[in-house]
Amino acid sequence: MKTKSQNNPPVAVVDCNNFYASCERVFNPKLLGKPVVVLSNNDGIIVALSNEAKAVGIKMGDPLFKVQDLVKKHDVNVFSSNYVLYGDISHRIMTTLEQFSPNVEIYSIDEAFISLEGFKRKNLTEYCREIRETVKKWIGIPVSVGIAETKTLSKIANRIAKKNPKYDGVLNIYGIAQNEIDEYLKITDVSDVWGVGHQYTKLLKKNNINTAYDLTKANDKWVKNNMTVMGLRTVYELRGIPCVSLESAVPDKKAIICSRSFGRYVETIEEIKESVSLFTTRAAEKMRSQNSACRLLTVFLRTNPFKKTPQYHNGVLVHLPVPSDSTTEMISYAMKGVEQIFRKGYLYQKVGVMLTGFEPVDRSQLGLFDSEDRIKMAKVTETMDRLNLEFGSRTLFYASSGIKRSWGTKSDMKSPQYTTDWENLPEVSA
DNA sequence: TCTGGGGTCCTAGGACCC
DNA sequence: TCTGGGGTCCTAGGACCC
Repeated sequence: MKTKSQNNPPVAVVDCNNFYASCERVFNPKLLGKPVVVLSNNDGIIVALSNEAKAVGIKMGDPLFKVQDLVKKHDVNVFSSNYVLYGDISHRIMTTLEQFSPNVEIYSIDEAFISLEGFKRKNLTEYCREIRETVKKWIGIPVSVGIAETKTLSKIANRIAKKNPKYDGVLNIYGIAQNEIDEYLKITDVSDVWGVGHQYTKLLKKNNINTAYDLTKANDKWVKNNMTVMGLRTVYELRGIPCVSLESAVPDKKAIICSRSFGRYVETIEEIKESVSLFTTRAAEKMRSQNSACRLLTVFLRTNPFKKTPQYHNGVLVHLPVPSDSTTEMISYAMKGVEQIFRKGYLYQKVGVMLTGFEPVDRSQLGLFDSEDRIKMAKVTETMDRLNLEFGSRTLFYASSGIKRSWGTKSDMKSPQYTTDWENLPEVSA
């Protein structure tokens, strides 16, 4: 049985408020105080909203077409997602955080855990206020900070700091009395605990576990049986026992996926092949950037499960005879995969490629064990990667990926790439 | 007309081996 | 009559995260 120790170092989670919506505002101050929403790929669902948009009743995950009335009525500003912009702003924020702690874990595009080992409780709050103000001043993005003894508790503090204006964006529950922590846990619904999703919420509520506090009192054995060791870890963390450590080194990916919904339905194998070829190219680029080669490639496709038209979904796992990082070679296997699973007569909505079974690439060995051909392929690939990096990802591409790509993703309301494209530098008015 | 994309971890169960 | 048991590897599926 694990017990709580006295001196866990404080951990803070810094989380950007309504990140994508806030990014759109950075270069467009007219949007301040106005409702803003940002759409997923293909302009499908809402993935980020400003507080004003939440206030008129729009929710995360709503399909755009279902909230069109609200959008019109309240004059909501709608944007297609602009990942290049968000990624660049994210990078600036993370760099800023690294000036405040030597130990930063970039957890997602809009969130980081930072270790504040060595700080006294009293100074922690002030320090985190300074972080918050610096990010706002330098980058223009509002963030909230939660500080606690474990990551899971820091997420709870963060959430309360964000929701309740009286905390002004920073809540520090590190080192306070247990009965005070309990008060915060009692006002946190169990569904808002990090690690508790839809399914577990249903199960927990059925068993009369309604708040984060209730969950700390749950029976360990029951939790492990019903929620695996992951669930048990969450319970310990809520009790103040750290089980999830801070990981500042970025681990290599164990899987790389590239998949997309089409901008319209696709019926022909030729167009499916074009898209799979393009997605294989993208996935292979990502894989090479971490110097991996893969043994396994999965191709999958599916119709639209929301439609009443005939449904079909399938995937195939292709084993490569030799681990490969060559786009040319991977495309040829992916095409064989498509031929295996494609069926005529369906309206396809989405396809994707997943790479797994990674091994480190060691080019020096290529010549020893493999044909001359492979070395040549590697050179072509390297050249393409370099040119595409330098001149943009569409400089050189495989003809098999299609040229017109009329099946491509919809993105009709995209903001300019203010920070990464000279053509789009914002104008300064005198 | 219109419902995202990219990841992680854990577990059960089958195949295979001795 | 009676059909082991333990270990490992792999995969599919289900849960979660943002």
